[in-house]
Amino acid sequence: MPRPTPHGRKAAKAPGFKPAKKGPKGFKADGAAKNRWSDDKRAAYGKGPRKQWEPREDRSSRDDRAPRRDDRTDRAPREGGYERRDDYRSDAPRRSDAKGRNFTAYEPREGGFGGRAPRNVERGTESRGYDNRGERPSGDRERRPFNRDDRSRDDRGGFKREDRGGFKRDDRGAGRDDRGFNREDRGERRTFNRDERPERGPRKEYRPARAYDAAPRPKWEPRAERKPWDRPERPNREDRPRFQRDDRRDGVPADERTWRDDKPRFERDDKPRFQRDDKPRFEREERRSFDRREDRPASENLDQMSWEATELGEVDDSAVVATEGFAALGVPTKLVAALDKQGITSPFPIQTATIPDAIAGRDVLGRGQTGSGKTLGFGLPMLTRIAAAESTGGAPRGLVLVPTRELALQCADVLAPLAKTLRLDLTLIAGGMGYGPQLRAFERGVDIVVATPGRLIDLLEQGAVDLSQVLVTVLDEADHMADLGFMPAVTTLMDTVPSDGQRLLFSATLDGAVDKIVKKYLHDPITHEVDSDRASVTTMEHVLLHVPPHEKNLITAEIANREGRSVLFCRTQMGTNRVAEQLRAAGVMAGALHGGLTQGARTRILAAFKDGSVPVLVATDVAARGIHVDDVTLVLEIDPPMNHKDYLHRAGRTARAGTKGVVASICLPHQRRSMLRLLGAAGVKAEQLNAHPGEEELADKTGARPVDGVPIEDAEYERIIAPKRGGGARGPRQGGSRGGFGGRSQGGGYRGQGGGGRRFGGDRDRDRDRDRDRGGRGGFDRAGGGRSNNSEGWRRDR
DNA sequence: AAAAAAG
Repeated sequence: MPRPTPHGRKAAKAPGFKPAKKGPKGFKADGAAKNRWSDDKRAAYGKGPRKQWEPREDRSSRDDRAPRRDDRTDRAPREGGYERRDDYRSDAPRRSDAKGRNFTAYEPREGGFGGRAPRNVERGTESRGYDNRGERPSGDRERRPFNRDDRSRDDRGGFKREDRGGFKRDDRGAGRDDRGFNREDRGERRTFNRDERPERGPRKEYRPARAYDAAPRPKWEPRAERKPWDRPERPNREDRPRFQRDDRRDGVPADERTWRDDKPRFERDDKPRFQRDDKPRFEREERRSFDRREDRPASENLDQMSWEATELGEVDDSAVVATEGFAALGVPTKLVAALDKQGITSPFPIQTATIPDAIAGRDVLGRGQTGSGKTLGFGLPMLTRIAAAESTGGAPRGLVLVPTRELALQCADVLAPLAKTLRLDLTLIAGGMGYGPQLRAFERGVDIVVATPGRLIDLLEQGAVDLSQVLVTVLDEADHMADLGFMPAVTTLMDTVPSDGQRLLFSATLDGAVDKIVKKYLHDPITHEVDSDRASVTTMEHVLLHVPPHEKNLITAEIANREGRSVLFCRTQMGTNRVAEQLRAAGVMAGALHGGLTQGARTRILAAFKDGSVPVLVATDVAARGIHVDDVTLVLEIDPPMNHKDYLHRAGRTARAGTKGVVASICLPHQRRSMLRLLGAAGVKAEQLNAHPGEEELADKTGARPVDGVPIEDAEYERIIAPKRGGGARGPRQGGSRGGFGGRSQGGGYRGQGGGGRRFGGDRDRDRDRDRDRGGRGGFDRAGGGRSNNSEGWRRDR
């Protein structure tokens, strides 16, 4: 059969078309047809007559060639009766997968694996040229015209085996195969002989991933074996100093104690250690912790902090003009004078909008951009109304609920002096602080409560609080309080306060989740939105930094090393610890703030940030909302926020009340799409920048400076963070470190068991500190077992 | 699946 001409080939495709007998041989470059020579002409040029094409001698029978590895004779023919691989291609077993797609199990390529399709082959032409198998086995099956490494299967998702850390094929020696089929049949990579192995570049030099520290990693050395006789001599049991509780409480840090009484604290007397008790174990534990809480002095053991209302002193309201500023909104002259004394004279838009309605007693939904003065927006009307109402003899009449302890502190600090001028008592109820003051406050009588939900419910269950007289309830950061994790607590409290009271909901972002609360608890609410909830703070500049992963740490450090105060946001507690440590190692004074620290540590680091001794705060979203620190000129998002609301709240830590600020977000390549979408949803027009360490552009935008790399010693940092005597935060001992910060450096990392393990003896509080430090939830968490603390909420949602 | 909120 003659070789098909181009025409003949094309023609054969069209159904029912008879190919021309003899087309031109081909076409010259100018388009002229190439004609075949007649036999005469061939003879004239010294060529013989044209030969007919003949099939090559069939050499495919086995006997004619050297045996190959995959010639298996010891195996029965496959189902279907074929023996040769070539045979089963056309009618190979078809399968359907779970989604109903059909595919052929596996088709080895004739050309081997190194081959490549010719460039000019179009998909869909009858013969693909690069293999001569003839018809495709299945017409509807898409087949890629290039050579795919069938092993990779990267279109299926998931990982390749090597990525999962499994064994590497090449480890097993070339050609070795003991699993029945050869590798190509299994869809695995072909093995190479030594000399046909593809060329590889020179071996890359290993570069350590350690970012900053130039000091060489200390070499591991085996610890000297300690024999019993090497141990320091221990005094006799009777001679050892016995620490009574009082000794422990003050002065002597756990690490400096020479000996610890090895009996557990609660069984110090002569009871046998493991006393049998007919009560089940958990009940015994319950009772013990209850005893402890009752007995415990406020500052004992826990790194707590205390709060006291600040006073403004006497204010003179004689000069207040009733038609100006706050007075015109209906705020009593006493309050106006008190505000004036603090330099607050003219109301912000959100305040102008909400105060009159709220004073009139309406339910208000208030939305104002971050840093726009929402606290006074609900605080002033609440105070006004309560001052005007008749006393209830000590039961609280105002309730402000906030999502974090810091925010509760801040809110109480703002409102307490104002309340004082109206002779109202305001108290702060929040977790992580002593029960004593809070219980006493309620005994004394309270007018206004600023609280985080958890502790307030705790006190409610103890019967210490009576919320039946509450006139005004405020939800600050309402959309956050409507979050899944908060919702149960919030509804509990909202159900407890009288249903005919006034409710005020405030946040910078209000959304769908709030609607549930609004529908259930608000009566005929009026909504005041002085701005859109999208980014509208004009003094805020947004920069999106595209950063290669290996430069992220250095860029973070350089930006943190800028002048002025910066807040850095991370996603996890551990992340903040790590970044803060890295920054200090690079010579930038930075501290971590997250909910896993003791309350004292949290308060101290925030105080250090506010007074400027620690200019860089690395925080989780605990600091994302509401926290006000003056002159924060940059917010850096080290990890992207969960959603656009979080972005706006984080960003709102800077550019507050009309000041300027930059919001920079680090964006790794894989975060681009989500980050851009998020910025779009936030309504942010961010400038994008390919950032690299040391580049001028980065410095222009963020003020980044190179780091000097001289590490800040832990001791130096701890000196700043250490509990100040007589300060607002009281620790269990003087000097040194104990709370959330000393634990790791002194405790030698994560030594020992998890917090839940040690039931008796030891210092439970210290255990918990360490647990908190490493971001885990210790064994004291109700949720227990390291489970997410809102896992119930998620489950309910499903 | 993080973080926050009670101990």
